Amino acid sequence: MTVTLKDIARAVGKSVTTVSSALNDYDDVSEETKALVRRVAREMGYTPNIAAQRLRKQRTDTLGLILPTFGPRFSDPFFSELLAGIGNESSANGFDLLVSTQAPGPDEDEAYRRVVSGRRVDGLLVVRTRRNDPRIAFLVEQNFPFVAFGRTEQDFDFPYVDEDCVLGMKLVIQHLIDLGHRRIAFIAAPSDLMFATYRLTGFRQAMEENGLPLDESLILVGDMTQRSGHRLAGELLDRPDRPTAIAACNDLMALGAMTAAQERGLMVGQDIAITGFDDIPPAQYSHPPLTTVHQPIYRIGRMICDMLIKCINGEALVERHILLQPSLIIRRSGGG
Amino acid sequence: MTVTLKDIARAVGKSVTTVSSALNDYDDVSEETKALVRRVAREMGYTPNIAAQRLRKQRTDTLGLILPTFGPRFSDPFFSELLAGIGNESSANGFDLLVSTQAPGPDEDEAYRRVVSGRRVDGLLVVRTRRNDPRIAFLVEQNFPFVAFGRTEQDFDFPYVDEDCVLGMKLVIQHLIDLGHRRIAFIAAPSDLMFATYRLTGFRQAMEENGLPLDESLILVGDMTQRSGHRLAGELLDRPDRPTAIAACNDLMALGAMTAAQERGLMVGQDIAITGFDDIPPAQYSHPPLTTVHQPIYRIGRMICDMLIKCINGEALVERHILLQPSLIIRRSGGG
DNA sequence: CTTGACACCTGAAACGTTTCGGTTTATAAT
DNA sequence: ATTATAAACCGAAACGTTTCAGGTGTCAAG
Repeated sequence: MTVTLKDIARAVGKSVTTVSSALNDYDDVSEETKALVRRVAREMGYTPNIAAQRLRKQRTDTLGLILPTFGPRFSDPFFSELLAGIGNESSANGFDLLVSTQAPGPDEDEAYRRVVSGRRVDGLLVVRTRRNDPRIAFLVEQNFPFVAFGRTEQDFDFPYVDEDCVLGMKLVIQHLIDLGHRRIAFIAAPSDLMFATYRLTGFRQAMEENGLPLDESLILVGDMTQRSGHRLAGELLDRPDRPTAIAACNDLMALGAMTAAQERGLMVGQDIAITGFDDIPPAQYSHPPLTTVHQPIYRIGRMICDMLIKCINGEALVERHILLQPSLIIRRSGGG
Repeated sequence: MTVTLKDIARAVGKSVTTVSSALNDYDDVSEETKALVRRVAREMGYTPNIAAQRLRKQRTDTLGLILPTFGPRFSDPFFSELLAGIGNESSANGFDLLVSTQAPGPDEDEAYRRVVSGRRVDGLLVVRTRRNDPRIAFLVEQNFPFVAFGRTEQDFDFPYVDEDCVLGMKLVIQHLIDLGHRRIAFIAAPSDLMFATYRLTGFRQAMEENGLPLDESLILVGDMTQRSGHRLAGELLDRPDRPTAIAACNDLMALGAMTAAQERGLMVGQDIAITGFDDIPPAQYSHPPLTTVHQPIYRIGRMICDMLIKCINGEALVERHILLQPSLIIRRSGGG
């Protein structure tokens, strides 16, 4: 029913080898034969069986991406944009993209193992790196091609793209301080996440450099969802000595925080300053629009994908470690 | 370097056949041998080469999903949640998920062709159906297993899950009418999208059933993004005879519309009612929270995935066509 | 007339599984 | 003592490619 090389070979009266060579444009096939084979292949509706190609070539032409999802209501504009970047870049290079969703934990490690040792993919993209990231340790140990979005504290050398989040957060906090804020609260993210650590560091550094006291009770840890930003900001705002500004570790939590402030009758950007980080699309359309730090998410998706494909093809990377410079996006939620 | 059945066979002193049978738990292998083989396989770190399995079994154990993305800033909470549902269900059933991102158009058709005829996947999930959907026509014609999220106007019988959007939209509009609104604007979506058509129909029916005149100038067509909701609502609100309520075809546009209203100093839910559709997570955390129609997106993801796997396995579906009942979620943006 | 070079083509092996159709051995039934 | 049955195992083919190592036949150079 499905047409194979053998069928074409029979149709054109040549060997399977010749047909294969013709289709792969090898130069020991005459031009006429190539033309004939190609025409017949098209007419018969031939498409190569990729399982066979893969088995033979020991390559899958597939990239893997394991998305860290938390619970069923997974909704992260950040990842949809990243996915678009990765998806477009990989398909532009003829690679398939295998996506799997896994919450961090043993199942996630297992997923990496399965994908790597089953040789399901030629390389992996790892996103949202952690301080002590078992995925990276595993991939380095296996010597399996991968590119990360984010760094790690482990002492491995691997290709990555990251944004300088310490600097990014310092930019926002400095902005708030310049606006006169002294009591600034920080809604952090779990400290095992590398970017969360950097952003918290940026916060601490900015406060210190400006000689401001650091009230540890103003640092709360959320889980990066809007819901959690909402809850934690509510808690902060209900205190007798509420902060005058809240800097969130990511936009989603900042958006949740804005709601909490508004529920308490506060004018965001006036009665209270709220800032985010990432510059996801909704940040621009919130009310008021969110002051944040821009990350070129789509472009990062393309970059890591492109780097990975180069690694797989054995090409040298011009830059193995890319640290993007952040830029502050001043909108109205931060006041000023 | 990588360990194959042959290596295990050599190690345990049995044939490749026996090893394979043991690992597949066939019943013509003794229990001792099975145990031995399994232990050795584990010790040697064996994982089957899936390309070989696929070639042999003529199955890929992979599901395909081609996401309709529009432009680089693709950020749709709807799809991330759907993806989580699909991803979790497929991996729970031992299926891989091949994701590709494509804007509708010739490239998209090509992507479907490639995936189907290269037998890269055992079945496809098609989302966001269109009135005249070439993807569905193609898949039906090819007799390729697929399940759709959404219906179509074409006369094909295929398995789908959908929500009754006509009814859903009638529910919201009736709610607005009950609240006393008469001039209700509608921000629609491109009419080739099936769900957009249904929702518009729901709007028209509700107006008609309540004997309200239908001002065609109050129906604007957006592209489902927050940006577009923002722009169109702005346009509506700047008219001398502005509507008292705006019903958007989806939450994202409603969220954008809320911003537009707020920029003009209007209190959403009081000076103007705004409603959405889908109940994506941010709808709950907007300020004010969004009155909308709930769709169990995550669950729908699991359902279509589950149905597809049944189709692939040749099991009969208990229900080939599932039409979910919508439920109105009354929050504050709609007033009342 | 031989030799070498060249263009074009091909058989067979290999990739790692699964599965069909056996065989062998032990045991039970006649 | 023979035959049937069952348990445990195995060889070889097959899935559809790619590629290695040739093999023709033609033609020009020696």
